Amino acid sequence: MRFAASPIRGLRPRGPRSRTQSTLGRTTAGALAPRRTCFAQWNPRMLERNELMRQRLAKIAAVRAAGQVPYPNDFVPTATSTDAYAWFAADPLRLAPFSAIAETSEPVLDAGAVKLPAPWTRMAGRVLAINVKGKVAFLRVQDRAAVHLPAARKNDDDLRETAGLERRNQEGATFQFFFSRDADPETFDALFKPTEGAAWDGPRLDIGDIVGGQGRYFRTKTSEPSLHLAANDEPALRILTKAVRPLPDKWHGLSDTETRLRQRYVDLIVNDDVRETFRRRAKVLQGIRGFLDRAGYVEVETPMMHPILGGAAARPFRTHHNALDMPLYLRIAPELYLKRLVVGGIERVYEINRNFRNEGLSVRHNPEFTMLEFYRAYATYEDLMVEVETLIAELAVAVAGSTTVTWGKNADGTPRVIELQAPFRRVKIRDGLREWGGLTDAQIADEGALRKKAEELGVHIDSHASLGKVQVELFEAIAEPHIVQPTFVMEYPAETSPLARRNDQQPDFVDRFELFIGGIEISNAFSELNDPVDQHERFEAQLLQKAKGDEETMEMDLDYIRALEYGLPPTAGCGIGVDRLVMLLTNSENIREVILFPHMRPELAQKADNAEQTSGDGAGA
RNA sequence: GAGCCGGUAGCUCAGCCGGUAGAGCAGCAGACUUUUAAUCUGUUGGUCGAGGGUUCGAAUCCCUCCCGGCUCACCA
Repeated sequence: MRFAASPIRGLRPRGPRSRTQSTLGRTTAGALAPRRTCFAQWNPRMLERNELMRQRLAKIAAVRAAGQVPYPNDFVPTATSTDAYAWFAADPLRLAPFSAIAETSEPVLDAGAVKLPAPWTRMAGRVLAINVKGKVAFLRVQDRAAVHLPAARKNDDDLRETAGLERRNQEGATFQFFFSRDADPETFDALFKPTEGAAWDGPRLDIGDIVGGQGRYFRTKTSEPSLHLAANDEPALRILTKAVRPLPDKWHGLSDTETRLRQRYVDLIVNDDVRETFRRRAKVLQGIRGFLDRAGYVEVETPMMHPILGGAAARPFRTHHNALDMPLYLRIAPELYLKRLVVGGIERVYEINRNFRNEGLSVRHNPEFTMLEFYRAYATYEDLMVEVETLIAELAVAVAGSTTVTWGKNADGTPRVIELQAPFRRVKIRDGLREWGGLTDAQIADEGALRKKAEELGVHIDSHASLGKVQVELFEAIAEPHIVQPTFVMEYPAETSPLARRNDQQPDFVDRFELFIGGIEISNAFSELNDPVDQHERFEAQLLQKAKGDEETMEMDLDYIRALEYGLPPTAGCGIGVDRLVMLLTNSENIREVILFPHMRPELAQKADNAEQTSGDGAGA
C-alpha cells in the first residue's frame, strides 16, 4: 500500500524522458519496487535513496555499460592546490591573465594575448561547483591541500592588489579547473551534455564527484588561477569517484548541528572553518609532543582498562572481560600508572590519551575526552606552573599565531580577548573568597557560614561535601567572572586532593594548582604525595567518603602503595584537558566542535524502526 | 535527570488563527566559448520526526514517544 505510488510513477508519461526511462529500466526504474524491498532486506538505510541518488546511480551504470571502470584508481596527481597557487605567486609575470604554452617555450605575445610557459600538471579533488557556460566549463575543485588555502588565497589577493588588479572574492578553499570544449570535445560532451543514444543521456559529472584533470596552468580573463584542461593520451578530465549522494546547498552549506556532527565527513567537505579547527587541533598535539620531547619527557601508553578505580574523582564506565570473567573500568585517569613509571625510573613521562567519565554531556564535557598528563621528578607544582604557562603561550603562537586570542564574547557582545603571554596570574582560594566573596577568615573556616553564602548566591553544594570541598566549590562560583584571563588557583584543601602532597607549613592544604582560562578549568597539577603511609591513610579516608554515599571516590590501590614503598622521587604532575585547550585556541565555545565524532545518541534506532515498518508494508503489498 | 525551543524537498528555510504543501540552491531539458552564489526559459522532486486522538477535513489543535539545540544539575 505504501508503494502504490511507485508503479504509477514508473508508468507516468515523461515525454522526451521516456526513452531514458526505458533505457534505465534495466538498472533502476523498471525493477523499482522489487529493488526497494531488496534494499530493505539488506540495509534499511538504502531506503533513503531519492530521485537525485537514483539518477547518479544510473550514471554509474552507464559508465559500466560503456565498458569503463566507474571507480578507477590509476590517476596520480602531480600537484596540489597549494603547489598550484605557489606556482602562480612565484613570478610577477603570472599575476595577470595569460594563456599557457609548453614549459620549454619562451614567453610570447601573440595577437595581443600574453602566453607564458607553464608545466603540464595533473590535479585531483572533489568538485564543489560546476559552472557550464556554453562550450566552456568552470569547476571548483577541493583537494587535501585546500585546507591551507585561506592564507594562500589572501597572499594571492595581496599580490593581485600589488599588480593593480581587483581582489578576488573566491568562495572556499578550492582551485579552479577550466575546460574548453575545443580541448577535448568528446570528454566535454560526455561529462556536460546529454548524449543521444547512450545508456545515460544526461550529463555525467555532478557536484560532489572526485575528478582528476590534466593540463597547464593559466589565468582566466578575470585573473583566476586555473588549470586549463587538455587531452593527452588520456581524457582532459576523468571522474575518479562518482558521488551518489548530493552535497548540501553551495551557498547555505550545512548548518544543522545534528547533521554536521553525525555526518562529520560532509561537514569537513563543505565547511572550511571546520577543516581549519581540526588542522589546528593536530598542531596542538604536535606542539605538545614537541615541547615535552625537547624537555626530555618520554611518551608512554598505560592501560585504558583498569581493574581498580583511581587517579581522579569521577564516576566510571564499567565493562567486563569474558575470558577472565572479571569486571573492568574504562579509565578515568592515567595518573597512578604514570607515577608507577616514575618509580620505575622514567623520571619525565607523559601520556596523551582518552579518559572516560560516566557523566552528563555539556558544552564542556564529552564522555570520552583527551587528557595530557605529564610527571616530572625533582620538581614541584610551582615548577610546573612555569612549564604550563610556557607551553600554552608557545602553543598559542604556533597554532593561533599570537599569545593574544579571542574566545567567546563578553557580556556586551564584544569578542572576549584572552592574553596567554606568560606569566599567568596566581590566586589562592582563601584570597579569592576574601576579596571577591567578601568573606572573613572566620567565615571561610566555618562550613555553615559558607553554605549560607552559597545559598544566597544560588550555588548548589552537595550535602556530602566536606569543608574543603565547600570552600572550593564556593570559590569556583564566586571567582568565575574574575578568572577569564589565565589564572593559577592554589591552596586546595587536603581532603579534596587525596593524591597530592601536603604543604609543609599548612598540612591541611596541598601543593596544588588548577589553571582556569575563560572561566573553564584547563589544567590541574600538584606536587605528588610520595609518602606511602600517608597515601594509605588517604585512600582509607576515600573509602569512608564512599561509605557516606559519595559516588566519586577512589578505591584502595594496594599495588600503587607498594610502588610508593619502593620510593617515588619527589615529583610534580600535571593534567591538561586537551579538548578544552583546543577550544581556547580555535575559538570554539562547544567541546563538540573540537572532537571529530562527539558522543551522540544513536541515530539508527528510529530509522531501523521505521524501515522495519516500511519493509513490512512492502512485503504485504 | 529538569525546563524552554526546534524537527516541512538532497541542503537552507517559509507555511502553523484547521480546507490535503511553497521559495532559493541542487537535479532534469534548452540557450550561452572566461564564470565567481553566472544568467535566462521550462520542469521533476515531499510517509510535513513517529504513533495515537479531536474533526467532515490536521503540516497546523491535543496526548505519548523519538531525535536535536540551549539553559540548569553532575563533572575536567
